[in-house]
Amino acid sequence: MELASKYNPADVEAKWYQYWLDNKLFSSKPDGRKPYTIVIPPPNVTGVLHMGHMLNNTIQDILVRRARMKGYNACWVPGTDHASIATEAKVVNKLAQQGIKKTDLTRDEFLKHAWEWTDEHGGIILKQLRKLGASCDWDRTAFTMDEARSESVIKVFCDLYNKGLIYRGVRMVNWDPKALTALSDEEVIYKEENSKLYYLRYKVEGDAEGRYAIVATTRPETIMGDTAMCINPNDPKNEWLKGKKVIVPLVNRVIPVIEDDYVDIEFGTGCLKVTPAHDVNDYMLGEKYNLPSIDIFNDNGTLSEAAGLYVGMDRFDVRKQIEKDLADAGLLEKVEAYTNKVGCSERTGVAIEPKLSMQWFLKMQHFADMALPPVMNDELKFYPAKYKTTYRNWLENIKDWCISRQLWWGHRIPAYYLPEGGYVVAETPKKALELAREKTGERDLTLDDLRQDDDCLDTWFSSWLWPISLFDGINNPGNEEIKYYYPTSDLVTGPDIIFFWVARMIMAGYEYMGDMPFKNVYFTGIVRDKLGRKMSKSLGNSPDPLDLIDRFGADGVRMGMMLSAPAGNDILFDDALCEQGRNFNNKIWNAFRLVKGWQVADAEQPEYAALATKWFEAMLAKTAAEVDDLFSKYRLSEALMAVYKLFWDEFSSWYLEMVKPAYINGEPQPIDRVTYEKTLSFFDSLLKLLHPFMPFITEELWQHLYDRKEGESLMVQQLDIPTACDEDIVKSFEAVKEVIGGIRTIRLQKNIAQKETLELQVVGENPVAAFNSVIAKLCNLTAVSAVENKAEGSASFMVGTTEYAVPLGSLINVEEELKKLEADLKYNEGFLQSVLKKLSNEKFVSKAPAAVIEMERKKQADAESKIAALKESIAALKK
RNA sequence: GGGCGUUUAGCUCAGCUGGUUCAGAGCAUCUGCCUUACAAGCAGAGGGUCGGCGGUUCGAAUCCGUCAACGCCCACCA
Repeated sequence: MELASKYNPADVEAKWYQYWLDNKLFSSKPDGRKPYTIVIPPPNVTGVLHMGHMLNNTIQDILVRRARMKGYNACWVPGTDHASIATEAKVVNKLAQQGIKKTDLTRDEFLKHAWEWTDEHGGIILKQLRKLGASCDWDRTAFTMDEARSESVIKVFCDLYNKGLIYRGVRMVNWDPKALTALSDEEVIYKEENSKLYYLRYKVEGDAEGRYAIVATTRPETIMGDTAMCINPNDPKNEWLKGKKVIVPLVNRVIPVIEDDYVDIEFGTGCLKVTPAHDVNDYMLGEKYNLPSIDIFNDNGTLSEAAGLYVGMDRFDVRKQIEKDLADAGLLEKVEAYTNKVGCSERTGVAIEPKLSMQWFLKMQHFADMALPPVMNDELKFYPAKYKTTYRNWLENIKDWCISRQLWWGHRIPAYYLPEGGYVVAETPKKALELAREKTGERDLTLDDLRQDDDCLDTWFSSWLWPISLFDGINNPGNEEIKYYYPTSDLVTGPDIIFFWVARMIMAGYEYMGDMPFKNVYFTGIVRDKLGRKMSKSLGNSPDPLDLIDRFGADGVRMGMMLSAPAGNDILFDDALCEQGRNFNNKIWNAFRLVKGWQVADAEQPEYAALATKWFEAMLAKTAAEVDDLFSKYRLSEALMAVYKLFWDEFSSWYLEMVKPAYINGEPQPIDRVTYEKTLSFFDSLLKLLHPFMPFITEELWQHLYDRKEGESLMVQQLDIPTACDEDIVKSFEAVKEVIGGIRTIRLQKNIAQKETLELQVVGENPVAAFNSVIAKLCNLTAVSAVENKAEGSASFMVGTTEYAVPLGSLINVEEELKKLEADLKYNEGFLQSVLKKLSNEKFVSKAPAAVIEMERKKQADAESKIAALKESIAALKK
């Protein structure tokens, strides 16, 4: 087989992905094995892959592939989310470009366009995931608005309604004037804004002196909706306003002055304008004091007829205009700069307008009570655990969930209004009609008499069922699949949707399955650029994932993501990390080329090779155990680093160099069969460990490692059964490495080429004598000999308390050598002093545990023997 | 205004219940090397009073207090 000196990912990635698909290796069906299940956080159906997805899905794939290789029946279910607001907005925009207004279309016509758009763009993101190597069971691909999922959603809505947990009512909700829909509290993000605080003059009615009250507000455009002014009854400076009436500026409406503790005496002037229709707190005041409520806004944020002034103008234009008009009328006291927090729509970004409207709500206390305990007592684990606090805070202050949206793209609320008022809730129009007839007693009522609610459900009202609905557990409770796959194993997602999604899935899980939806949640960080900035289109700092894959290969990019992604920490993404991944691929590739290039002979295994295989076997066992432990703690980047070092440092730099056959007269020598077979089996084990992180290159090499049958694949091989690690050899070998390092340093310093042979002398007993053959091979030594006194003119170094010397004859520079030895001596004497000081401290000796004192004694003895050896060397040199 | 988290080498981070895995890793840097697997490489080296101050202790990166900086979440201050 010919192998290029550089690994080219493009040659192999598509090939193996297709191979995996062709052999149905991603697919899962219930069987006798234990299940390992992940449901994908469904990306927006019309979305495009970004770095966040890359991270998230790389992690999921690593977990799934590893589970598969550990004997689980691994099932990773993919799918997409209909993302009602986002998708509807996209469709509206697209139609607008064609000159079509949504309002000119019927609901059905609009939905037709929306489905066309979905079919056209839908699933692109899932195709992109394949490039990354995602081992999803594609046959299970679901969509939150496909038939089974839609049916589940409607069923759940009806069920919760019948349980009395869903109600309809007029409430102050967050209104998005751009998307023209209500939003849940979670969909509002507060942004700090540099705005102004306007001080307005409200003249006191009938006041002979023409006095006025001053009201501070950030929203002067809402004065048309004022129906009262409020002061704190305990505020002496506004005492004089009690019982008075004031006149709203420009509007000239007379409104009462009311009193309530709610008003902060310190803020502004202590006078608050009350606009019940447009502020949550004012709404409460309005309720309390029975104030009229004037809704001065249209749904799109322009002023309505009810405002009387500025009708049809946009709210922000009015703010500018009214400032001028107030000033002209002498009703503006002053304007101050002011920073405040403005609630904005998560989706459209526009400022939210608190608006009184009829919406559907889900009572949440019931769900919060169920969902809190399992997380707090770690039945359901969060990684990192700090998010438990966040979770608790939210659940302990839970508010009812506004689940209706004034949109068309989504699951339509199954409520049907009756001709004479009132409504029924039912899964189908047919059932609704039955209910309606029952309710009204009118047997001749027809479907045409019923009018279905126009609103849709919040997107999250379908995704909260995802781990259940994917296995059809709502429509078909107790079916084989849901029994087998539920609860799922791990959920991998971002902390930004802990309330939107994670918490609500837990709620739905307990409500409908009586059990948690997943056992572990792994919260990933946010992907930022290397300067720590969020990736965004406007900054242009977000790399195109597919472009990265082209440049570094999927395996390289996966490794780049993982190298910097400890759970929960934000990851600072840098191309250089992918480069490191690519380099590692190349390293693996070349190690493979070396091994497969060897000639094999039926010769006796040399001693050094026997030692090397024994040692590497121990390293493999040690690292495998380490990786296991790290995976159990979801410390994936550390697990990857452990395997990386095992391959690069231990296997390539040490093991392969040890067993590599020599060249004699320019002719490569064959390797003995025992060592060769052992090396192949090591490679096999390494590929298994690496595979979850880098599926493509490992599959490619695994296929070439031995003759494989058609249909065989690394991805379904089982990881080696853990074996005990020979700790002794690992420890001894650390000393061996030091000795070899010492000799290499001498070569470097004296500028002695590797080709020139050297000799090594060990003064006194040699603790690593068993490894002499290894040391001799790697350092090109003619002999390793134990001596009483080292030869004159030799360079020496110490490992532990043993002195090693390389005789160099005339090459040695006595001056330099002395300098080095004396520096070493000085350091050790200082070290001894500090140890002695500790040991002579009576408090230390009396209070510290015996083991610690023993350790110090050992340090003392070692230092003393080192000092003696160094002194001897110095004396010898000075002769 | 509450709550949480972070601060250790130039960068990104490990260091669990205080003591030889205690000052570490990877990358970057520097010095030699194009040595027939790999220059996307090999062999070496340098680099931190563990954010500041105080305390507990025989002993503190690790525990306590405090201050500072940064980050995140929640909250109705117009």
